[in-house]
Amino acid sequence: MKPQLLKGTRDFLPDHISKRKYIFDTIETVFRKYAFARIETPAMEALETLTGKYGEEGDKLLFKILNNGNFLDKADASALEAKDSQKLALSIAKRGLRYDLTVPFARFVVLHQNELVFPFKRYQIQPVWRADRPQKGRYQEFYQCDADVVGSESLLYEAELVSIYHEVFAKLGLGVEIKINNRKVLFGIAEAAGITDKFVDMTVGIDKLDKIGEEGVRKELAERGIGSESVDKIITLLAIADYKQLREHFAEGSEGWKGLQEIEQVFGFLGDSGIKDLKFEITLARGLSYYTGCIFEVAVDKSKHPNVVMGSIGGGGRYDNLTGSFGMPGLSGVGISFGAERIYDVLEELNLFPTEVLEKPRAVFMAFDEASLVWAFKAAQAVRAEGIDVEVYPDAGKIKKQMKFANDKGVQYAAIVGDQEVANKTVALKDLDTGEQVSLDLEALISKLK
RNA sequence: GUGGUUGUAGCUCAGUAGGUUAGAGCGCUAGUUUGUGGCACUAGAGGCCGUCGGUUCGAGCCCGAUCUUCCACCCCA
Repeated sequence: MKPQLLKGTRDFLPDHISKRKYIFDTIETVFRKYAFARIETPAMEALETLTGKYGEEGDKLLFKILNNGNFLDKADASALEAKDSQKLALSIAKRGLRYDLTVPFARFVVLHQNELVFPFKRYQIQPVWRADRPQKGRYQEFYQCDADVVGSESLLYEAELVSIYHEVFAKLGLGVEIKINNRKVLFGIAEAAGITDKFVDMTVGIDKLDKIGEEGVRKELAERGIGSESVDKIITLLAIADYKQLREHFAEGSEGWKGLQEIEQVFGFLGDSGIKDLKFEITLARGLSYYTGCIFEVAVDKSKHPNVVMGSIGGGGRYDNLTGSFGMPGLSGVGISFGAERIYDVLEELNLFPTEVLEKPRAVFMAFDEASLVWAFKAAQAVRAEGIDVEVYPDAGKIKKQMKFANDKGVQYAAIVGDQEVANKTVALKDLDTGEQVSLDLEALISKLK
């Protein structure tokens, strides 16, 4: 049997884990600062819980878990006969791996509604799975870091979430653009163009503006059956970068007008808070069909990091009725998600990880002979008792080999023990960076390594 | 899911028109140095050339399938 990694999955080596931990810790610290509480949910959910929440495309990307036992016994015979995989799946798989953290959270809220205090703020850092075709920055198993609030329609939360995005990326030293739009504004555009029936087609089309340009969008919209007059109207409205100007094109009290009100309120809360990376982006649409109000997306700021090629590294928005399908209508929520893997890839590419994130033991203890090894272990235990991380090389003997071990592991100090050290109850501490070596008793050793 | 691309030593990659024992750099092991890593020098180990099948006297090289990588579309973190 040849060892293999499944498509779109990765192993994490110790250094990789240290760097990921740095990202997770940074995000978590900010989440907690805004009073979000951590929860966890199972990797698998009832397939029923997951299907139909992410649109048709999303359903195709769900990993399904084959039922245990003699599943063929209960399989849909006609679907099997007709080779209808889609239909057959329902009868042989009742569970699936979660596709994101938001839908399981909605299920969680409904299930535990009597134990929660609303508005409920939770964060969750767990892996999700998608049967997507892998690419750079796109995996089949990846971690999401989500913060959501349910049980309030206040736009204060939109402002908080924007602040969280801002603070996390500032801490990570990564220049980003936080884009904000509102589904109601998009609906207003559809209304103004008289194509509310083609709302979804319109959003998919205009989302590509910066990628395929105005002509490309015109073509795309036409192909989706939107008349040329409507297309002209849409293009005209998209050209208005300032949301305050855009309001003149919407009737007072209309959906689009309300959407602009909401955006204005979010900017109002943030005021002079110094968040310069928030930008109204009228073409931002986002695919997930459950969003109803403000929507967010975070991308690497190309003006600060021109060579980075990476899709969005975060996204989110407001959903007015997520829990509705679980029998709890009228509960509004808003949330954001960080794409930890993509953030990792970008930080790595830009060399933005501080060197101290790599967690190394302070010293490796090594001995020339068996008797010295006993003293080396004893000394190491004394140092460990002070809360200092150290390693003891397990075999006495060739110091060259042991030094190389310490060097390869990236450890700064070698604590060497031989006859003389045992006799004097000292260790010879060598700094592998500078090459300097001193003889220290335990007390001096501890204060040096602390 | 559609189209394309990639796979040779632990890693990064050469491999000329199909022709004997498949190469390099880095890394690894040992020694030069029996109380000292990094640097240098010397020697050595390590490859069913992604997998399965086909064409051929003969395949790393040609053909097919499959898996994987990356790219575009779709969608997305």
